[in-house]
Amino acid sequence: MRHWRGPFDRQGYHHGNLKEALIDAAQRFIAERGLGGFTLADAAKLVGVTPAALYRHFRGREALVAEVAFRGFDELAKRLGKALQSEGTALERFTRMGEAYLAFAEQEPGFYTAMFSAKPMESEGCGLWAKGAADKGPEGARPAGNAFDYLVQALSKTFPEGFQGVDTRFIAIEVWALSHGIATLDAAGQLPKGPGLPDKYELLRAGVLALVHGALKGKPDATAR
Amino acid sequence: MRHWRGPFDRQGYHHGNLKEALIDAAQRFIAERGLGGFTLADAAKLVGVTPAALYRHFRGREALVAEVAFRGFDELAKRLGKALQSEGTALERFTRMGEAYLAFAEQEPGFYTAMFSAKPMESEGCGLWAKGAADKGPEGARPAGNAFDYLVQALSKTFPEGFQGVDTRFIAIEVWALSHGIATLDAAGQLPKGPGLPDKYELLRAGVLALVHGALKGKPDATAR
DNA sequence: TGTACATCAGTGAACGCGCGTTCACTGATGTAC
DNA sequence: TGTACATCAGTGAACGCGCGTTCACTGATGTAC
Repeated sequence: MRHWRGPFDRQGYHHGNLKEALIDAAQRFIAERGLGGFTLADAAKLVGVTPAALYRHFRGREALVAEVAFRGFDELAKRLGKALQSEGTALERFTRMGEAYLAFAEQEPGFYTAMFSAKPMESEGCGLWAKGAADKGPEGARPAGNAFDYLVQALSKTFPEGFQGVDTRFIAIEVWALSHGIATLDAAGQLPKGPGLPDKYELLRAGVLALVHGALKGKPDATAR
Repeated sequence: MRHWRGPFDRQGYHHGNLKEALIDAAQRFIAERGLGGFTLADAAKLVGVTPAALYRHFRGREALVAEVAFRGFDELAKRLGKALQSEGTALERFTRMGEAYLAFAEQEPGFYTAMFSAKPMESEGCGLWAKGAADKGPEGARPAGNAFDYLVQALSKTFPEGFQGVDTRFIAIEVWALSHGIATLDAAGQLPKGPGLPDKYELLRAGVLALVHGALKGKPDATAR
């Protein structure tokens, strides 16, 4: 068997790593043209293969996109896990996680689009907060860890005094929603920009600290009349 | 000229209100099938007209979708404006705006999807934060007001003491991003749900107050070690 | 080491389909005289 | 009030295209003997 030399390389009759190459191509095209603009024909052409070859590795278009989404959740979890275990204080690591999230959404729009495409996933085990570490994706593999759990862990370690009895998952969801909102508004070109306005990283950093701070200090009733 | 009796009604050779009917139909199909799943043929069929008739009112598919997005921004601004001018205390009205936002995203997914579809708008005047009240949409009409400005106004009125010198627009963007994040995660079925976890309305209410509270009280440095 | 064979990842042609868009034409409408 | 006419919103047929998917087939590979 010839050895694989690159995602879009082709040596002979057999590709050698067609499945991975197709996932790469799909990710690339989804990033460039959106989920609706991505076609199997394009992916096959880029990889240097007949469209029909795809069916040796995937049931069809939907299955390929699902695989991209799954890989995306996996990669995101890896990056967040890495930030969680990086150097520095707990707050620094926590901040790094937020930056990693925004960077992921910006650098891997193909993944991000596939992951959060409007249609609900058919496999419940796929998503940010999939329960259990033994979840299997489309191909039976499993993510390095659960991304949502990483966030909850980071919150617990960064703010060991807790949140006034509020469930840490509550705070985690808030943080996640803010991150997702910033990432998607930015991707859609809807994030206000201009002199005097912060960039998205500052927006997330300050917002997350405000969320945590707001939960730590007193009840909402006391904030305003 | 015969009078129009309903969005999908047809009296004779002439429709009477085809443009509006097509926009309605597009909104409906985008809500049901997503932006990629929406076709001109479906819209024309629902309205009871040949696909070609559409071209008397729109340049093409893209223009129709853009019109739906524009109407969406208009409708959202109207709803937020209404909440802003409703009864009660400033905080109550502010809270009502948040509820109105989430309700809009849930009740009008066709609008919401068209508004925030990944592709950046070609017309800069269309969006949440379009500057100036005289912005014209695809057909020369204009929104009742600027949705983003409504939010800034509400923040100013609800917290007249300001935010420790922080630009109110900064807080407004944070609030918007959180709202958008909650709305889209919910729409994608990615919002964690279960016993002990809050629904999206509670999530937004608490989150927004925390954001404001966090900005009001002290600097981030003081929150955690 | 050489040969027959099973395996299976690819080919290439074809399919049916539905899409967005065009075009010359037509039927209904309102208006000028 | 009646008639001729300009206007234009619709028709209906057709277009070229590219999509996802299927199928019988074939070339390359690894293995058993």
